[in-house]
Amino acid sequence: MTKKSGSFHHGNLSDALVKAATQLITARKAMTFSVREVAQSLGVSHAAAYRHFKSKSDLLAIIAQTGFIDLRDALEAAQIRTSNKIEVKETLRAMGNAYIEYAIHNAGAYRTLFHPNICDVALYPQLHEVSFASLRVLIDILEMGQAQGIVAKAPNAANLATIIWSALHGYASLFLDKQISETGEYFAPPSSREAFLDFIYGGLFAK
Amino acid sequence: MTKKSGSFHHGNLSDALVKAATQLITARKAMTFSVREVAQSLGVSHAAAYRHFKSKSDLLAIIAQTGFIDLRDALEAAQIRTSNKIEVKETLRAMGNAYIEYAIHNAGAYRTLFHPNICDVALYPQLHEVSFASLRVLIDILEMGQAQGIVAKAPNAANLATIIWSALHGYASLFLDKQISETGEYFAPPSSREAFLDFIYGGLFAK
DNA sequence: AACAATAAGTTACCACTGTCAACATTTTGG
DNA sequence: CCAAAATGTTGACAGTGGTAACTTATTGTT
Repeated sequence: MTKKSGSFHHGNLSDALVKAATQLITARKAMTFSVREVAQSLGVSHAAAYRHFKSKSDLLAIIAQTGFIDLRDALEAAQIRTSNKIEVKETLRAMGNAYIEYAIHNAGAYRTLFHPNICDVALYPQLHEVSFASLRVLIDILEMGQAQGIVAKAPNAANLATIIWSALHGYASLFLDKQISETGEYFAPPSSREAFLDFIYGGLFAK
Repeated sequence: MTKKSGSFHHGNLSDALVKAATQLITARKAMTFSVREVAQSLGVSHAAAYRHFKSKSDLLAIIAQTGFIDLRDALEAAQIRTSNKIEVKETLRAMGNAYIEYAIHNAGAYRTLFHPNICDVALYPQLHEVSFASLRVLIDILEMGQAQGIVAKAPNAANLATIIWSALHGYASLFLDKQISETGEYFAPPSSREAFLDFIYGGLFAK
């Protein structure tokens, strides 16, 4: 991960910084990294990063942006994987599982998605756009389900999507923060993911 | 917030530090503070704090601990407020609202509850104990509901409680992180809290 | 009451962080 | 070919968590 030797310029430092930082937080399963160590890992001075990002928060925002895109891709992949099904039920289930899987296997990235330094919509509008794009995948499926007469029509699909998102986010977050576990290894009792999904989607189709 | 003037010793610096730090994060609605500024606000040198806490994380853990206790108190207050009701339905609803209210009105404290530096159960067992004590309030109500034949018997009350906790935590977290709002002021569509609670508890009593 | 032990402050330092300014070099466009 | 712009460099700054060595106050024992 060093620069092209002999060359003064790196070539594509901007992307390299994002990749290296993402790699770090992925390996650490936490969103802690310093700009300086990322620069050093690329064989570049610490100030070089600031030619490409106005601040560390800007770098965080880019990482989060690609994170949301990856998440959306994971959800879409789950949708395609179940596209042979006629009804929407199993697609929703697969998407719920995909969401939680993404959070668990990309703990560092998942945490940056909601980093307090980048939650200001006015400062990072594109970030919130891609966040909404992820949600859009869920909304679309729900609308499809409503058209099929399988999913309850009230509240509307958008509202339903935010509810399901909340639940999935809460489960994933508590899991990453070691407040709940499937095995009950902490103080809280064992919490089955399947039971969780049953419960959430059970409400969806009730009535 | 200065020390008793003229006296070398502060009197009760330990408590004062916790209170001052809590005050800071409450005012900022974020979990950012430095040990040094807290010490300075008490008219004391920065190193004095380290006579009472081995590390900043230890201080965070104490803050989180009292936070969990406050949360449990808020849940119990909701329970008492609805104790004239025969059935458990409205108590659960009130507790759901109390949980979200606590998170919103104590944003800084709520965030420290799940701070990554203190999520290791082995390092801070008492913290996870009080966390579980909060959950216990919910479990008890659910068990009562099951005894009344109102709440579904499967999954068991403990599992149900973690599911509801997940949902509430997700809603509160996304709300604090400005991913969802009741007015739809961001990219995500408006998300009604009442609709959210309807959905969550709807699943509880279904069948 | 005298005095050692301990508790609880102090200053001075360390390595590290984000960020910026001043300077150097490379690439690029006219 | 050269000025302009892009992209790198070093060196500084204030602020951070944390530790060590030192000083002062409190406390318990004789």
